[in-house]
Amino acid sequence: MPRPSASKAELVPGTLDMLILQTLTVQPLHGYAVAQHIERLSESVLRVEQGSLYPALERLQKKGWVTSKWGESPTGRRARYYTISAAGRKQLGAEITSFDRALLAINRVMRRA
Amino acid sequence: MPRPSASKAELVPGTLDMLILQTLTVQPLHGYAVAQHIERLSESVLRVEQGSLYPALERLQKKGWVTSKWGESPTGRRARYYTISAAGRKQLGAEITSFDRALLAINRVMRRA
DNA sequence: CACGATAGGTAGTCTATCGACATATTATGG
DNA sequence: CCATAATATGTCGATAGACTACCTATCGTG
Repeated sequence: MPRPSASKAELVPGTLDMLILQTLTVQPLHGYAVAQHIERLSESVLRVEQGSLYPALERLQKKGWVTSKWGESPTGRRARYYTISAAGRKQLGAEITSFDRALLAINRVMRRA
Repeated sequence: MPRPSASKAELVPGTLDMLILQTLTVQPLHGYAVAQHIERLSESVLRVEQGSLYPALERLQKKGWVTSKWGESPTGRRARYYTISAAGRKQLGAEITSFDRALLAINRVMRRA
């Protein structure tokens, strides 16, 4: 049996990068912790699968929005820590602006503005 | 030079079906008019490309959420009119619920709830 | 010792969206 | 009269993001 009330967790496609970048503005974290943070804050409405998480982190790094280095997790395991860059913060701002803009537009169409 | 202020229109992936179904709740429309309606109400923030529109309408029809038949547009051209079905209205409700849920969750993560 | 949680990752697939193209008719401007 | 824009429908191929399913490895607990 799965979990009781959580009617199938899903991401809104295209928002994962924004969620990860936002999470990293607080402090550098390793991937697994980023996923946990998003799931916890969203009260399990958003679930970040490994198959989405690690490709996303690689993507962000390739674009220069985060940097990473090996470290050690609080529990003593090897872990890759990700840090948001200046370009990453700028990108995050742009993504938030564009997302808000799109949401307003959607609400206008759905007549619930 | 493109248009002045409109910083590149884009859909939030996964919302097109919802937008189309919502548009068809008002009255049956042909595809081109659906796209125009969404673009107009969104003040050109959302642009519905033909390459997205017609496959989406086919998709919705295949799932039984809309029906269609040939007719004539107000300007006298041949046009395929789409009508939302009962199952379509039910589906629309489900999509709105799930989208709202996801948005609340995103806002919790972005700390702007 | 088995298992779940922690941690990182890959492979293959699926699906939605997009840009570009193709077709046809009608309206408009020069 | 001709070019072009707008209306209207569609297809094709590429791309990107997310998912399932798998793999390794360590650590703690029952």
